[in-house]
Amino acid sequence: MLRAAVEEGQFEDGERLPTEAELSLEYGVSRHTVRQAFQDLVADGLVYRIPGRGTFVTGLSSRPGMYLRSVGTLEEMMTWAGTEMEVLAPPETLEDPEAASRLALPSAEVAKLVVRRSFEGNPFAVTDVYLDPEVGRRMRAEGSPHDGPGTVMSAVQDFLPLPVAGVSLDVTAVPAPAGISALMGCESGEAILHVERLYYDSAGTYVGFAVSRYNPRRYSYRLELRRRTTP
Amino acid sequence: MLRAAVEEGQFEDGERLPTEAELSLEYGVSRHTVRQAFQDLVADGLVYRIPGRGTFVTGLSSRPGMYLRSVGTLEEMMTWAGTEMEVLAPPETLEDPEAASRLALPSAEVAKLVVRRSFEGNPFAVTDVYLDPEVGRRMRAEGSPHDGPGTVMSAVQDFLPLPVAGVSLDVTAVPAPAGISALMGCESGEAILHVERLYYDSAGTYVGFAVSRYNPRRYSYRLELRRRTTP
DNA sequence: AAGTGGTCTAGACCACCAT
DNA sequence: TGGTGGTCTAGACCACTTC
Repeated sequence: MLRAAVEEGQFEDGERLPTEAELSLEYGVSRHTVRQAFQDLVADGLVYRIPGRGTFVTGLSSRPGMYLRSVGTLEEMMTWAGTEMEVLAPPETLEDPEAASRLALPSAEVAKLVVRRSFEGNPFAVTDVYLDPEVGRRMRAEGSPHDGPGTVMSAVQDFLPLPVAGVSLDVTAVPAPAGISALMGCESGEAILHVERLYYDSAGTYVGFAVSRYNPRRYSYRLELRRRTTP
Repeated sequence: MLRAAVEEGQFEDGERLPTEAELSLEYGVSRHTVRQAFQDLVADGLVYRIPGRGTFVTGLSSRPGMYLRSVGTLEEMMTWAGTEMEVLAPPETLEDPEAASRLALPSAEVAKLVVRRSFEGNPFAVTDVYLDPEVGRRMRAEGSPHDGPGTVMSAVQDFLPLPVAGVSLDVTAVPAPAGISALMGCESGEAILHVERLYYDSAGTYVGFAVSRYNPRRYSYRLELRRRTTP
């Protein structure tokens, strides 16, 4: 209820919210429960708190698209609203020592697939995804991934025992290779974004390695970082 | 103590940690306190918990440099270990409608400064930073920022009433402009990283706008995203 | 002096997992 | 059936801010 009140703009930017004691009394719950609710809102950047003074709404809440975009954690990366995925090559087992070592696999054998991502019909990215060969086989058997919205890693998720918990990114700029440029509507040699991602599950095991190239005229990489919690 | 035990590797990867009840008894603290400690470790990606089963170390803890790097929140961006900053132009007030509008300032007046960042003596980035003119004046009066380790925004922090709470990033690839390329050791026209950052404080007020260009042969943009908390 | 959020104790019930 | 983490109540003390 508190979240809804804040998101619906029932408080002005910078306005002080009710105190823990007030809400605890009003809703007949313990102070601890009110605190938990507030901490969730703090984590989402909707409110901030100053000891001795009170709780205030951030003004982020009133910037449309700001608190709605799940902003800059894994979630955003795995549910890519508004764009479409096209499977150029389904999962296939092959030998790739480098990709295998990135995934810390026991042998050089990996499963590889290739997808292209489009926005409103215009392709803007081509991605090679490398997986554990066993996972690749199971996905292929079930026809996963398939064209449409969504991402490869959210499809992979269904074939893993533990949830995907994080991803390391490495972003750089390169001249577009000839084979790739035609697939995403840019000139060969043009400056493009090159992003490597290494996904791991909650146990810290690597579960996916992806190499993406983005056409910078159709897409720019956007993300949002926030302070951890309390410094 | 729990964090130290995990970081020092006193538990094997995947090993089950003591339960909340055990630690509560052993250290003479309430279960609530033990829970808080565990939640901090979960937030840092050192352990994960499965209801009904227990708490386990992630394996991230044993990857050197993994849990030490503060990984992919604001903190990492504001304390840039191992690199040096050189002030090419101190804060100066000027008219720049675009930068002013990004900062949501009332007029076109902004303070601008230029810094260059180096690693082991090799410059790899040039950044223009835009601030509220008043903040710029106060910083200039105190000779801030100055050459050395650290970042502009951590220096700016000292001149703000509220802490910097987050930053929006926009990353793309561009050909290196002639004026910039010489400053960071790359060829004109070469593909470089172009990063725009918009910093805001805990009240959601924009406090800094930075435009950086990185030489991709000397630097690649690295960051780490993790799952929010529990899905 | 009164009020704020931050931290802590003590105790309870629940859903889920292992056996 | 007993143990696990997840959630909740009730009550306490603290540092700090505000008046």
